[in-house]
Amino acid sequence: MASLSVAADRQKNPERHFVAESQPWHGYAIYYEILSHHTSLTIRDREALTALQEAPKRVKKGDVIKSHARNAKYLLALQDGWACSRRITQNGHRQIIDLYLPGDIVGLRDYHGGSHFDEVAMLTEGLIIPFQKQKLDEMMRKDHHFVQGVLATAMHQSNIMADRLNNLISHDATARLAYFILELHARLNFPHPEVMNLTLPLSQQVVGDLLGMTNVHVCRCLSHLESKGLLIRDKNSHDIRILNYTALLALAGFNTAYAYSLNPYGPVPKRPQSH
Amino acid sequence: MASLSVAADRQKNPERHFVAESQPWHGYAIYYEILSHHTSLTIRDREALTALQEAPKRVKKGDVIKSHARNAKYLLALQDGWACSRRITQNGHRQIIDLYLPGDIVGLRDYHGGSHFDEVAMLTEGLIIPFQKQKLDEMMRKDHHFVQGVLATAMHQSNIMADRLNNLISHDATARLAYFILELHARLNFPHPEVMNLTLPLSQQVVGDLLGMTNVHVCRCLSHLESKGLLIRDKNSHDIRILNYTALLALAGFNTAYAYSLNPYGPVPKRPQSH
DNA sequence: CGAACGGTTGACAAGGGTCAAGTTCGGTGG
DNA sequence: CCACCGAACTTGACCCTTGTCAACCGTTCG
Repeated sequence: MASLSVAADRQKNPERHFVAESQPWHGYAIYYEILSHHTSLTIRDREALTALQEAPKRVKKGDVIKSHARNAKYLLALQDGWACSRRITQNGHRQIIDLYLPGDIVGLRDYHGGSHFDEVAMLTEGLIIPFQKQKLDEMMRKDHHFVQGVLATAMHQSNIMADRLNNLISHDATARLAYFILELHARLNFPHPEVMNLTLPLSQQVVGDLLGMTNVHVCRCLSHLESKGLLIRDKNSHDIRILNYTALLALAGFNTAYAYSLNPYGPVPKRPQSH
Repeated sequence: MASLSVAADRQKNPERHFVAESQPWHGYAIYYEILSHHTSLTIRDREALTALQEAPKRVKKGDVIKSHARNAKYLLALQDGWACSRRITQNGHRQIIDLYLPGDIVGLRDYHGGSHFDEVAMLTEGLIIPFQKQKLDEMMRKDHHFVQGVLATAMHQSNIMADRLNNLISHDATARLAYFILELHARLNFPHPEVMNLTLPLSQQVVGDLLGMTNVHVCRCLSHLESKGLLIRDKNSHDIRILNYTALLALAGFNTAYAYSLNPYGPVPKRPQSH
């Protein structure tokens, strides 16, 4: 407990990282971590990025932060909180497509038109930092360096989605759930994968939507994982502690964990162990 | 039959579009269609792109055209034939992740490192045109215009994947299959969605891998769709003719068909009808 | 205190996997 | 030309995983 990472602390105490809504934002932005995952950021790069940011907005659970009508010309950096992009099917059901965690950049997928019918909604309360797409474009035009960063970040999201697809197609419900937990663990605790706790502020209904199963079955599978001694849930706090990482990896076939912590530019994070 | 599109003709008679292997390539490249889907290509743009192309290679069914060891520094434009990217799981099974059709650009997802453990293999014979990533990088550096094109193309692939994910999560087997057929129809017959034929040169085993179901069940679902009068299979030729487009749309919940034929820069294609 | 929400559990049914046998078709060799 | 073979497709019987429906419990909040 004493060695909680910054990311884990942010995850547990988001309010500590909030700032007043109306002030200009010059603080430390978490998405730097993700960006510097893919390209080396100099001090000047960070200054340039910071100059792009508009005033951060505090948002509530359930708020729609992006749609064809809302923030269409903006990218959003998710400083705190969880969000999802979803699509309304013809029968009115909302299908969740994608999940955004603190540090993720929202809106890359419809950067140039396309997918006008997705909307992004907050799953928890949080804080978002808007960017004008146009200004980022100008910045990319001036400095090719950022093109690399943006492309790599977009491709990284794409790879995560490919992983998820792979997971959904080829495993049964329990393995899907295990995989999901491991993915979140890797993303949330980056760059400190040795931390074995994570907070999962989602209802089992939402988890089910993400994994293509019912809330009832999510419950059954969670109980199953717990009864096998792979993890422990802290009831009522949404906390999960992984007890047997390797067994969970084996069950899930999560052989791409490395992808989430691979960082050619930053300090190499310690990892529990692997193959 | 008389009004077959260029794309449909290419699909039926790939050999007609082949060129001798060792000659330099200055012909008409099909990926222009896809790129011009996302950004306007001037004559000069096309010339610049053509200059990047290296000698095309004819490849056989089953050939691995890209892996961590093969063509790692190249992007490949798929001029003819179908390919898939797949991942080897710990039990040795090959899980298919993604499908590439004529005109697609292979390798964007691992443009900057990442996903070293995917490989791309041909599902049919075909023709590929290699590009050096590095040269495309230089081109993007010189002309920001191409950055837009590449980003948009990458995001388009990402959106298709999101669609597939959505499909897999939220529908039963029959609907998944219907959706898959409609996706292929839209991509193959672009920009002529009024053509109701498509060729599907895949075994039911491969289709099953893509959709997360067994070959046996693929067979059952296909029969089911046929018995409901939604489509007809031409036995032994892998041809499918869609008989009732709207009913198929309704069954599949394929409400994003527009995304595949939306072309802000080119001529607007006629579409059958929608919602 | 009661309503609302999310989680848990059980009984039952259905969708889809598994296994196995049979069929069709294209290729190969005598 | 025919016999044989393998690959892919088809079909049926059976069973397991997961969805459905419902009741029940615990917490939170007005």
